[in-house]
Amino acid sequence: MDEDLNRTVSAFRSVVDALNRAKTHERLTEAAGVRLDRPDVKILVHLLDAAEPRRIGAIAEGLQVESPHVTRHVASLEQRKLVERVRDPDDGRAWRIALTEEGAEVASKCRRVTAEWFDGALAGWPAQDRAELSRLMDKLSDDLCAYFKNLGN
Amino acid sequence: MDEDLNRTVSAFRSVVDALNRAKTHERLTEAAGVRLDRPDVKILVHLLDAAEPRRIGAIAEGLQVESPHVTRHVASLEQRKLVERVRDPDDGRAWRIALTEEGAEVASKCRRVTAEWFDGALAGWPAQDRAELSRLMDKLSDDLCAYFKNLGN
DNA sequence: TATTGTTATACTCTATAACTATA
DNA sequence: TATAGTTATAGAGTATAACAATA
Repeated sequence: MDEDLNRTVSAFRSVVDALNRAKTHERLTEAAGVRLDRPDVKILVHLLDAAEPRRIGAIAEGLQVESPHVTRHVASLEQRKLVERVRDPDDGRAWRIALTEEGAEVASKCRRVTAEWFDGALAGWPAQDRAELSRLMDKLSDDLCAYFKNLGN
Repeated sequence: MDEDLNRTVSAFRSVVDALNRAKTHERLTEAAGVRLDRPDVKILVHLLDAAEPRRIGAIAEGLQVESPHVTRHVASLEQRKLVERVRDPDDGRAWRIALTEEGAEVASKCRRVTAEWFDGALAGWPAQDRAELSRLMDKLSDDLCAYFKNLGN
């Protein structure tokens, strides 16, 4: 249990806190020019990242939340025509949630704003550090999720 | 706006989500053998990291939340004798929040559990990557917080 | 009266449980 | 009857606003 580890964890915590603040989300929606709550944004961006329509359960699993939560927000996004239900090609009786054209635009804007923050914060970084961060974060995310899954989450 | 950046951001999101899940917190308190809610744990660990008594406002700022929130949780932690109020040495009229001995123990346990998760997830990593992760996360946390502060948060 | 903290309140996010529909 | 999803409800977590206290 070394010092590096505590430093990693505590640095993590402060980034997480910064991203989770109400004001951060306010700033995001303002910059993106949309009026959405946090779960709405998460779902839209998740669908954009996935690059294909996904079932409710898959979205819930991806976002690591329970499905009723997704159901509710998808219903509201659907009303606002940001997503729509399409037939699941693999399972004719099921539906998938797809971004509409407008939904994809909105999702792109939100994703871009967040990326711009990181870009701004990393402005002074050497290219190699940025690439390293990306590589390590990606690995961390895989390994940490796998580790939790293994613990029986 | 390169691909590395999107990858960094999305990896980040999934780690954040994993850490914010209700079940993760449940697992944490169980492993630490304590019964505390999330804000309680955050405050205790924050005080432990700070390694000195801090004022309510400073805790709120550190955790990036509003102070009434801190007030309430500190009151409950105080009742449970996990923290106590001590005179501010710099400002005789003010108080600081200090960990009690028991509070410090509990905080250590919680911090250790989280560190162990990271340790477990990073088990297969070469030492150099672990050190790099620590360095880059630390830098990211500084730069991102500074960047937000600059934006006028 | 400026600063810091507190009380009161309300809103947002997410979970659990019970139910429904569909095959 | 097993699976995926939904409705209903409740509980955390956090913010805002109004107030109090202290210097």
